[in-house]
Amino acid sequence: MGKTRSAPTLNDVAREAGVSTATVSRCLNSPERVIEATRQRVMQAVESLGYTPNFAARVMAAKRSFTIGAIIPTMDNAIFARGLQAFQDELRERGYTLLVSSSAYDPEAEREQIRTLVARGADGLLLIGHERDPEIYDYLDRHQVPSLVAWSYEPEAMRPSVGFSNASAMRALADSVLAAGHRRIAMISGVTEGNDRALSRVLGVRQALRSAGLGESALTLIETPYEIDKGAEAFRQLMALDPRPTVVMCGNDVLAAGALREAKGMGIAVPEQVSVTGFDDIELAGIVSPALTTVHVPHREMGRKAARELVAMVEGTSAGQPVCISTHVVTRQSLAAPPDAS
Amino acid sequence: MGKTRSAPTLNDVAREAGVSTATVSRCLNSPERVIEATRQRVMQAVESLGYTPNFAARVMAAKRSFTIGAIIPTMDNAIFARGLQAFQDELRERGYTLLVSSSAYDPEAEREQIRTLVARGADGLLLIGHERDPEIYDYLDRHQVPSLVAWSYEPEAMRPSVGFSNASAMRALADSVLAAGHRRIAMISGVTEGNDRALSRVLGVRQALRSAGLGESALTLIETPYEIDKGAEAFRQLMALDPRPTVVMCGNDVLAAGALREAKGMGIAVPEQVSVTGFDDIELAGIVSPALTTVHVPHREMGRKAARELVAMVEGTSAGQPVCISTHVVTRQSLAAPPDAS
DNA sequence: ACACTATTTGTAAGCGCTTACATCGATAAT
DNA sequence: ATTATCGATGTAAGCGCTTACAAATAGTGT
Repeated sequence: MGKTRSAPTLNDVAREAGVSTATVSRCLNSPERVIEATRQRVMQAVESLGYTPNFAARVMAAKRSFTIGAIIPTMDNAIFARGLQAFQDELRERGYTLLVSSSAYDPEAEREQIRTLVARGADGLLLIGHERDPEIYDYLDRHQVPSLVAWSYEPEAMRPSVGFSNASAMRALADSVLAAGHRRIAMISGVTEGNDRALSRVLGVRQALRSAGLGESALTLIETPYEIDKGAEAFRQLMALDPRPTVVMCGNDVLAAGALREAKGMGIAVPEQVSVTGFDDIELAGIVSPALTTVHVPHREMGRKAARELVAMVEGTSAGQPVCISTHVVTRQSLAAPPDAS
Repeated sequence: MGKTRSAPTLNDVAREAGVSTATVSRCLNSPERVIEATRQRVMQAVESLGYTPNFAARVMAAKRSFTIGAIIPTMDNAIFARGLQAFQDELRERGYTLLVSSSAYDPEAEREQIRTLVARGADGLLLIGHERDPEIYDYLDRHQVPSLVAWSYEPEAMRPSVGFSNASAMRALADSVLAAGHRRIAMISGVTEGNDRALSRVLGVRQALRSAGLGESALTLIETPYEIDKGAEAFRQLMALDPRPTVVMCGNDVLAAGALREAKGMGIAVPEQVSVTGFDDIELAGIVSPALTTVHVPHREMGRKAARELVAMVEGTSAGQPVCISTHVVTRQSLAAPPDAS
């Protein structure tokens, strides 16, 4: 309560140091353009006043914010957390700050968040997946904000991407499942509408089945939001089927965790009675029991590479080079041979 | 590539609609102060130009950003995710945007993030826990940025808080442990330095022991960062002790998950040979097996209430009323009686 | 000494928006 | 009819910073 003085400005610092505001600004932004003695005087004034530059003013004047925005579908589980953390670390190393918001898998919310982030002067945007209203891309072009798509890799898409092929990754897993001897396959997929990653994963499974000479009827598909409880519910439905599928492939580890929980609750042994697989290989996958056979996605690597690429785009040193990250199947206990070779 | 025109400004809209910039501004910020006909004309211009207000300019002129900042220790696990999601939802409902950054449990990083957020014009800040350099609070005062502490409740602290008593919560859990018959107790705590929540949890256990007439020697304590692997490692250490503790109380569910994983790896049955408890009741707690006996923290409620309180502080309708959230012990399978009443 | 270049610093024009204040009709009160 | 009142709109002064450009000073070669 004592001191009512408000935050100091560039002007205050300039006065204190006996120089012009331009010099103070230079000390802060390109120190090498100011002579040692002056710089010291200025820095001391900055220190003693506890000066922090006003960001809004800086952005306005410089038309650069050194801020990158990211819109992810959800913060509620760990799927994006790790990759995003790596993304942020890498950005910080390059002098950028990350602004995150989550769209709750709602395209309309995403659109709004994009506008917000652009209005806030984001120099570049990280988006998840390719699929969205083209108008959004127009908007980004008009505002000249470079954007990069992650968690998906489609070299021929409109936007550069840093990610992996969801279809191939899932196909590799499905191949393992088939190799284990399964022929009655169920899949609990995430909602595919507006989600190209989820859709590609379904596609991957279908491709594998087709290559193995199996017909459409070999696959039972349920679509549900990426939530533990939904995974559990879907699993229950699948177990009510006759004949029962011998394996339940889940769209991600969260759904698989739900399936496992439900299996335990129903007294169904995994993998003895039914196998379960996941996708992502988040920490959870190794903790549940049985541990999940899943697709390992190198989230950190993806985050780091995305950061590098996006910064390069923002700084004009790259037009957006698509980067493909490779995934691999991780074999753990939740996948085994089907109960009997019926 | 076709259209090279850059983002439209208020001025462009004003010209298009044939009014002054002031009127356009009013249409956007207090529509009721503009007559219907004019407003429609303006809104149509806004629409046809695809205008989005420049945030930096707005903040600068209005000295309000309708932005709340939050600095959480980590995004890497789900501990803060759920509460933060609720916080964000509630903020959005009130017209505020949330900016999140994570400090990785590093006080220096936190200080920097706070400065960043303030410089960005955050109208208010959400901080986790009370303990930090008083200079930071000075800084916030000087910049007149209200701040609220969450995940902790200390009515007599310097700052208002919305949270729960970590000590009482943990004490209640310890009482359950004692009631189950345990007398050789181990605790895997998070790092207590600079983390009042972790410290309070240890205190809670100690209080319970003292009340039960047990001496200091009844408790073995290990401190380690909140990571699954660290929890596993600490558990291994504890199991090497002779005599072995009959229960391992963990500072949070993440550590407990690590302990469970290690127990399985070591072939130690939980809870038959050793009991394990957690704290937080995140989703994970119900998924691991055996499911964790833990302290349920109503994260969503806390997030929502924190948002309401902080907005009230920002808008001057509250000076910061401490709010206490109540927690309760959730009994699941990981806690049972000790192997034998030695 | 001189003109010339390089280096350091100052001057001042915005950046796009909000808002106090002024202005202008129109309606109400006398 | 005259004046006070009020609502709608315009005018213009910043908000705190960056940066092109100008000015001043110091160093260089002849």
